[in-house]
Amino acid sequence: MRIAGLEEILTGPPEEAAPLLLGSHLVSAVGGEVVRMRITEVEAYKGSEDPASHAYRGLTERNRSMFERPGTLYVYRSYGIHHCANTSAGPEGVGWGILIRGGQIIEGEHVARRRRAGRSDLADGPGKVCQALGIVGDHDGTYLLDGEPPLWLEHGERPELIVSTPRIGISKARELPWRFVTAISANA
DNA sequence: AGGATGATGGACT
DNA sequence: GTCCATCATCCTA
Repeated sequence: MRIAGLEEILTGPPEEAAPLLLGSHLVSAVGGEVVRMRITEVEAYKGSEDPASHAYRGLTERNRSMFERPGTLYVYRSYGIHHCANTSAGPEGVGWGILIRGGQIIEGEHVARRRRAGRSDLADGPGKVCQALGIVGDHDGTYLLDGEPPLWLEHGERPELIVSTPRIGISKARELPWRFVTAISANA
């Protein structure tokens, strides 16, 4: 059976695309240092239909990247301190996106660890993901499906077990089970 | 192991 | 002025 490509997956609605993104690799070559992360935790945000989405009230300068072609990176500053990364989803012109909340570093761990100030929790949170991969505001708008630096997505092995839960850290639309998680292989 | 809190920038009422 | 799609640290047990 044929495995759908990332572009095909990301063109769909985010609550369907998000779980299919689990197991894929987000690769960074920021600063010439390669860090590869297997995505293990994501959340769907569905634009004008979703009060918790940054795109709920339509296109703005900040959320522009979510309206661009699927696979465009949307980076925003969170609480004035951290950065968080999404990939846009759905057809161009629609403000849907998928927040990359967590992953497992499978290449370039020493680089990630240095960026994380020597800590061992490298990428178990959206702000930590950006720190580990060196993602900053300048990367907003990067197209992730061309396999080119500084950042790109690659197909990975689809996980066997996926759990969905309510989204984390939001105050609106808490009932929607649009957070999707899969286990990371046992290690500390 | 879990709850509270400060840091800090930008979007929005 | 208020509200965050967060993280690290500092408590209380």
